Amino acid sequence: MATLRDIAARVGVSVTTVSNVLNGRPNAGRDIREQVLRAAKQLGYRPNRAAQAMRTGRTRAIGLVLPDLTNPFFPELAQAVENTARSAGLLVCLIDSQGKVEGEADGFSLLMQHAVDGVIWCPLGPTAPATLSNFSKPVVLVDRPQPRYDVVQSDYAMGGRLLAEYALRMGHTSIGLLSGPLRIESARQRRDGFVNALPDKRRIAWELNVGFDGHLSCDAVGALTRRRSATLVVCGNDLIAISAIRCLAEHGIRVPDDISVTGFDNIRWADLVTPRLTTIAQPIGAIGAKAVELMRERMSGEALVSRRTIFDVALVERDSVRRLVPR
Amino acid sequence: MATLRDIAARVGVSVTTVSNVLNGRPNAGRDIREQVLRAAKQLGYRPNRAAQAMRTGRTRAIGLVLPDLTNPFFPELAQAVENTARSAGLLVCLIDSQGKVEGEADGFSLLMQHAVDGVIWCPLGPTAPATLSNFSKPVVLVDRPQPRYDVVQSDYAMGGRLLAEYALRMGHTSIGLLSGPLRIESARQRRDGFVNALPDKRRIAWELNVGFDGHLSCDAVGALTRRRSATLVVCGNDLIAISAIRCLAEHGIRVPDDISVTGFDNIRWADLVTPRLTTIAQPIGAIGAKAVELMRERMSGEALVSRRTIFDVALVERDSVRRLVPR
DNA sequence: GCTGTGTAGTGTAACGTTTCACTCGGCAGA
DNA sequence: TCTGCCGAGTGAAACGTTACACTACACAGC
Repeated sequence: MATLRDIAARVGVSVTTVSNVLNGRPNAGRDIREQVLRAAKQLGYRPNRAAQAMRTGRTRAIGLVLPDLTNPFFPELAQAVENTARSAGLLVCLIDSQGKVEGEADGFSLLMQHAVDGVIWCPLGPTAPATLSNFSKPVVLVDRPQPRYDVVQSDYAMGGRLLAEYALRMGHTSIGLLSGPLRIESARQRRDGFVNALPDKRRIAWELNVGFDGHLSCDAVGALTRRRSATLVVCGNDLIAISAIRCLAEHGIRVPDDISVTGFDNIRWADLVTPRLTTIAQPIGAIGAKAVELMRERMSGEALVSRRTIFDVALVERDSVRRLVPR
Repeated sequence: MATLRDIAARVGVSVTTVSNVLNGRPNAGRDIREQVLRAAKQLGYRPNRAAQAMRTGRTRAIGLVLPDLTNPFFPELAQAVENTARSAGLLVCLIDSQGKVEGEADGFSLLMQHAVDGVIWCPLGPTAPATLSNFSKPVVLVDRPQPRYDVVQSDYAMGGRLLAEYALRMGHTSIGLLSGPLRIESARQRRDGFVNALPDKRRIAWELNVGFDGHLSCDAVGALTRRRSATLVVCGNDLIAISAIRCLAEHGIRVPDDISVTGFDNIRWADLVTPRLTTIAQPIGAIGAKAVELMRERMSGEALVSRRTIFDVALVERDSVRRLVPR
């Protein structure tokens, strides 16, 4: 790998001058500047990040700490984050905690050792790992707000409301809820947004809290739908919805003929499964890009107060909800 | 952050001695050793990776270059790689090229700048980016073999054979092929494995090559299945299979009643969609873990010749294939 | 008493970059 | 002509770590 010294030697100037030119500082004449640039290109010069990091304390790498890549929301997010970061010259270091708090702590510890410039983080739960207390770099939260941090998320209350209005419009008056884990803020917002937009809370026939990972007990779901009279099951995310449809099929209950189902997230699969899933679309790509943008601002020391960016969501009507009343 | 110098000052020895102790080198007495260790713990010492990297040229970080996180095979792989790497103290730096060769090249360039110790790579195509030619660190390939590199993959020929035997057993004698991109070795192995295990090649009614990303033209698929007489469509991976099922549904063709479909990979969704997908399971987690293992051997300079690790695959029989002959 | 060997520990030079303080002309203004 | 300033460029130190060559001493063998 070519170094500043190599370039300096070739052009016949000092290392300092080369550094100045390459960093766009003004103190260099026209022709020297050009010679340096040319030599750098010829030699295929790439700054040695380790050396830069040692000198400046910044690495131009960020951490991305996620709970579970197996939930398709996160790969889409990771893809957006990585691509946006890369086009800003930032390297993304991935941690997948697999839903385990120790994993999250380990991950942060590893990221600290490598002195990443910041972390984009979708926290497992409301309590930050102890490791984080002595992590002095910027943190941007995604999807799951916590006090004192920047956060990027979708307007989940709006999503819930959209779903409630739609349910009513389609004539569903008795509703089952397959909510996500309510200790997670974003699950609660979705659920409350829906429930609060209902004119009458008694329309909730039953509610079951399950994990966002979509591992649910088919027996429980089957029993619930059979015993109580819901005509629509509103699920905390698409993964839960798709799993639920599968469970129902095993009990001989067809969607949407026998019961309707809605999802949340509009992951790619929502459009691929049968029946195609009616769900709430959130702009996952935009969320990832925005998170990187906020991170970059923090990294350059611009931001002072914690900011909250909330994206609008939209209803995507497909085939998993049956109309019970004439239009 | 505490440095070696801080520890040295506190204990009253030289920086070299502290370094020696912390790196487990033998030249230090019992008591000094203990004092140093104690001081390191008290001060919360963490080695500065940047400084280490600059001195030793190794970073204890590896790259993971993937074509498309949107294909669920890759998140599962990434999860396994990250977790295995982390438990070996290795940080994983992610690149998602989104199927673009320039993205792959950019990614490698970024990884080189950051001087990762090696790259686990699922290449986009048979030609390595030019960037790679001056990348001197170890590379371990996943899923897609190329000459001169270590590779970890599944026995795709076996998978194809298993599928062919199963198809015959179930009485399917006219078969449509929705193969992946044949310029990719792993797609070709799957396809050839299947075709070669067929007693009579004329049983192939039609063949269409599509992307592994499952974006396919429903018109083309519909036309093909309608016009020619296949009773079973063998797909290059689960994503293609699930998309195909969706396309067929849009044309009013039901699976498995009207036509049967098989996938390949056994991603999590294979079990969740309706009908549940009959497919070939490959041990994605084991593949990721093995890739990291090979990488670690290479990093410590053990391996000399390029090695190929091939995992067995298994048929997973579910609901997407109809039996046409009595048992 | 001398040599050889082993243990415990030190000093210093790197690695590649950035930063600070500096020099050296030339030129404008008084 | 002198002063001061500006543009163009330089030298050296520092970041935290490791590797190498070295010292100092003790002790065994002859």
